Amino acid sequence: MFVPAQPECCPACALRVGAFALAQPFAGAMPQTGTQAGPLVVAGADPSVPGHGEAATASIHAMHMFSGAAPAAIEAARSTARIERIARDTRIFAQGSPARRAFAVVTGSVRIVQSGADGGQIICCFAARGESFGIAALFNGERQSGDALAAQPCEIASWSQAQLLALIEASPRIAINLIGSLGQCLLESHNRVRELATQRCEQRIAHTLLRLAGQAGCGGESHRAISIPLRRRDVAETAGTTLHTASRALAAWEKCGLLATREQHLMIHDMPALTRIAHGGDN
Amino acid sequence: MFVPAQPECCPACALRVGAFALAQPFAGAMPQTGTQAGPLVVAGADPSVPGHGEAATASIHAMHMFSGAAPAAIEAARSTARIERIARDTRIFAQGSPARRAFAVVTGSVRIVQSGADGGQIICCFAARGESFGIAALFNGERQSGDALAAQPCEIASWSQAQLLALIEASPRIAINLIGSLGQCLLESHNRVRELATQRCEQRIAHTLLRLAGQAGCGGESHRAISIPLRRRDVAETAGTTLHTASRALAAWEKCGLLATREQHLMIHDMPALTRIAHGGDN
DNA sequence: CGCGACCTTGACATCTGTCAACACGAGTGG
DNA sequence: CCACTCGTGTTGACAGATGTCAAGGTCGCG
Repeated sequence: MFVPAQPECCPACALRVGAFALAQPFAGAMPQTGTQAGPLVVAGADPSVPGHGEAATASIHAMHMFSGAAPAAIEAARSTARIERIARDTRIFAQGSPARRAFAVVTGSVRIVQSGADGGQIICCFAARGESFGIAALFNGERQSGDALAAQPCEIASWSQAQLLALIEASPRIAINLIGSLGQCLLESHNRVRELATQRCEQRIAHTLLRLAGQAGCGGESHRAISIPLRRRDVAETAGTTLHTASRALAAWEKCGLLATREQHLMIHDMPALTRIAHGGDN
Repeated sequence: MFVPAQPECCPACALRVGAFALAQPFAGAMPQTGTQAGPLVVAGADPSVPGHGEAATASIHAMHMFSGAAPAAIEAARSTARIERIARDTRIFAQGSPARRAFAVVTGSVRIVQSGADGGQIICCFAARGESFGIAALFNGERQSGDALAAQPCEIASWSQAQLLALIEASPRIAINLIGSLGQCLLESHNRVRELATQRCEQRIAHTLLRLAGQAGCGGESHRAISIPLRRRDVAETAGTTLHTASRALAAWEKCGLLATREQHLMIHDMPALTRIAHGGDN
């Protein structure tokens, strides 16, 4: 079995603490109770609410899609953004609907769920704070490839397609950033395809957790908490397996102290061990 | 098992004869002998060869990434493009190498292969004529996520990152188009993930063939030839299974007249039946 | 108390990856 | 011409991972 030039063993495992999970000041590092009553305004309403909260608009310039963009463009983005508060499990857009707006997470996290005709479901990805989502379908006339659901109470910023085009016109750097994000997603997706095709369930689950820890984790080298609430079912649908298999693996790991879950919040206590499992260390 | 709002049963199965497989005049629709001696110039050489062949430069404006772009930008693209002839199985770029150029297929086809640290390999995607590749890594500082290999003798156009940025600056529409392509790839990749996670091998192989027939096929509604040479191994690595399982399925289908292969070129004789299999029709 | 959402655990069937062997054609060299 | 290797494709046998079925447990809530 020949292994060609392979500079980095596993890009997914290299915690991407840089680039995307920009060191934004993240107050509530420890998991909050995931069930707290979410605020009120629900997506889908027409009225734009520009200039919503100071904190919200302030963090727009920290979003990856605007990094390095012209100040005027950022200002325009800030003034034209529609910002909405979304309750947990609310649908932000639906699979199959035409893409009309570009979205970005101000606070909270969003999961993109794709359902097949046969009822099969997977989680395409999670969008954490500062990340954009729903972009891919906006530019190629396709329909949304999945439902976007608030994984927890969220603040979501969005722009119409026309607004986004104007922003790009004003600062092409925004398009470059979007391409970068899409490229990142694509890379992750290809990694997932490869894992699904060639690795065992346990390894894939471990990889899933490592990826999430890199994307939305806080903590150190060996201990990390994932700030997105995760049910067993979510882990399964992200790793491409069944609820049962995921539950078995997580329960086993929990039993040997490798990780812990509390109120759907997952804490990894031994990253190196998890990495070993992801790489098929113990089989 | 609940099936949420599901406007279109299976986006992958809707042959995308539009958008990407633009009706470019494709002379040799029928498979040529795949083993013919490929021309000479090999990628990686420094000397730019602008204004290479008339046919090549002429087809640049027909490429998806430039559709709708400003004429001046297209002209610039044409004059700055480096065009190379690549022999079959030659590597155009390597997994893990930093992305320095943007590529597009003038003639032929390219396969992007990702190898894992454990030796597991998958085919991320094929790029057929008119399609761009190697773009994703160019804008986010990542390294190439796979090897690009000529699936058959090719002419490949490419631009340096600086050139591409200049082109985008001149006509942001190019960036939009690239985002569109990436979005398409992402959508396909997500579909593959879902299929891998929830469907049987046979269904996935059928889906793989349908996708390829849509991307690089010629023929009618029920009969289609795939213009990319495909070994069993390629089918397997695209569908996320083993050579053996893929061979078994294809041999069985060949036996019942559903399809035929000749010299690594695959012809589907009964698209509806294949679609039925893809949807799990007969189990 | 019943109900729903979520999680755990056991038993079992089966898909499919793995191992092994063989066939065929093309090239290569003696 | 023959022997050999190499790449590709086919087929059979078998074991094991994992999906499926089934049952039950915990917690919060009305």
